[in-house]
Amino acid sequence: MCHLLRLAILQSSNQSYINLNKLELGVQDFQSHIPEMVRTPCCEKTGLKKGAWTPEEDKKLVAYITRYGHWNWRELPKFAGLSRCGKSCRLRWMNYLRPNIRRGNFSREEEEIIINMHQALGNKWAAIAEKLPGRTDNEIKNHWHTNLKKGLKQELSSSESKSDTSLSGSECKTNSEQELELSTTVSLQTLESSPLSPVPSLSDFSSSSTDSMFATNTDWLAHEYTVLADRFAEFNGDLWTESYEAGNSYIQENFFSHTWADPETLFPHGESFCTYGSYEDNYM
DNA sequence: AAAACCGACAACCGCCCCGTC
DNA sequence: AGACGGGGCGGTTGTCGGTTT
Repeated sequence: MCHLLRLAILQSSNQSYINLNKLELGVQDFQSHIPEMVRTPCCEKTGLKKGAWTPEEDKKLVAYITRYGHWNWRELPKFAGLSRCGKSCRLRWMNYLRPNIRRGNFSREEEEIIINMHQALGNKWAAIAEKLPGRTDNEIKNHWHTNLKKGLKQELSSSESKSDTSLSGSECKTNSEQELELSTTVSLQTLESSPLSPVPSLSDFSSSSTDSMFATNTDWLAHEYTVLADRFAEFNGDLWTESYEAGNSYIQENFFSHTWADPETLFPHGESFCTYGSYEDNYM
């Protein structure tokens, strides 16, 4: 019952208000517990943090989305205990925190796909990203501007001054230049279905380091769920108490009983979980 | 050793599309 | 049918670390 109610509220929150008739509940004064029943500007400019995300913020966001999903980006930071714009949370999650994110160097196949697709589509980074599982449009865009575009320019200029064919040895060429020497007739279909080269992921972290990290995160997450419970209780005690307790037990059973680096626990379908830097750097 | 420079990339901003009311 | 808001997208900027002078 409470679970269904919570889901109904979360769905209703997508429209930024609670439809009590649809919920068919006897919570007469429920609205009085919701401080913001009207739409508010997309991003309140006051009091919202900007700039680089801290490991603590990352943990809050991951803990919340792991448990509840991203039902409404604009409302999410409030419930997750983050003083961030919803858009900022979305960006952080989509580009760095969500499962299946691939980090590390681009493979030759990936760069060829980017080059070919950019020739065909232009700056449609999202469309290009669809062809590169695990790569974000932002990462592809950055890689294009910092590596591939430069390489293409040089390739162009070198082809114009074609007399100079001896580029003083291949050791002087950049990666991008070398990539461009490869055949550009790449079968996208083949590449889409082929496994991509491995990249650093959770599995790369040593078990000992992640075990100790888990120990340091336990108290923190417990605290965060206490905060969440307080926030939920502002709406309705019974409703959110059950959610909180369910969440608490869920976390303890499914989160705390394993390390953060246990891929089968966090992402049972084999996804990886990566963020900037390493866990040793950020969460130790 | 320190300042200047440069490259890489994380993050923000603003616009646009689409769904909902 | 039009207004509104959320989310997605692309361009741009800011920051940080490494390299060069």
